[in-house]
Amino acid sequence: MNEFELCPRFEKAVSILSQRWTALILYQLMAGPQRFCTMTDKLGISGKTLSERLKDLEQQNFVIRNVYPETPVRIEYTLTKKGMSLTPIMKEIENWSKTWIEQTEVQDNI
Amino acid sequence: MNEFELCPRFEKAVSILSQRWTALILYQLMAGPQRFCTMTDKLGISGKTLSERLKDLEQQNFVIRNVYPETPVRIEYTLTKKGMSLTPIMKEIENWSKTWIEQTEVQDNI
DNA sequence: TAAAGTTAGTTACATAAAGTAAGTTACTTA
DNA sequence: TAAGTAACTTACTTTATGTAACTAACTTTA
Repeated sequence: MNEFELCPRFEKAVSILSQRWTALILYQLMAGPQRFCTMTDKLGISGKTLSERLKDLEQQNFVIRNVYPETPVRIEYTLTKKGMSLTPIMKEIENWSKTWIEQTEVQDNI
Repeated sequence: MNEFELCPRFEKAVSILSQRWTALILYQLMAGPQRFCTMTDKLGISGKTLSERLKDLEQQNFVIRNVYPETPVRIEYTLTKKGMSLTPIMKEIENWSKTWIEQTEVQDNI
């Protein structure tokens, strides 16, 4: 059935980026290290799903988890070099959205 | 809860591209017009989901559906200008995958 | 010292999205 | 008349995600 004429590396890249929330999480982290609760607040993602995604991203070496044993404990997620390397893709999406997403398409999200 | 510090246009663009299969469908169509059954074969997507995605993409003006009343009927999906405008994003992903996706990460998909 | 607060999660249950496989429509050729 | 073809659709199952309550570990407040 599957003839796989698609480049498998491209397919893999898309499968990473098109998993729900992953691109937004990575984009958020491009602004600098973030804590768990900051991300749930900013993205509107559930704690359960964020927890899963961050584990996946850590395992795939996009993100590093740093523990600061303060009180209360502070845990920060930071992009690795691999994570940072996605910046041009994000910029391209950002750029595209400026031309092609209408103001009106976005109203119901506000 | 949601402070929405993210640019809503960027968020919208990501929500389009990160819906499962959408990026792969658009990428396939960049190679030229395609028929329904060609796409199910090449992508390994179910007919049901492809049908849904194509309707969405048509409605959002990424894709046009052309009916050729031959026998049996031929229906071709083609990218619009808006659909084509995503090419630089796809190229950027393609490019990224060449550097950052290892051969080994991809083996189990073949 | 007991109660309440904080961060970073996890768990159990509910809803939504996607996959599977069979069925439908409309037309044709053997 | 039977079988074939393309493009779907439908009913049912599996997987993914959301919600809200709960836990651990430590601290501050009453």
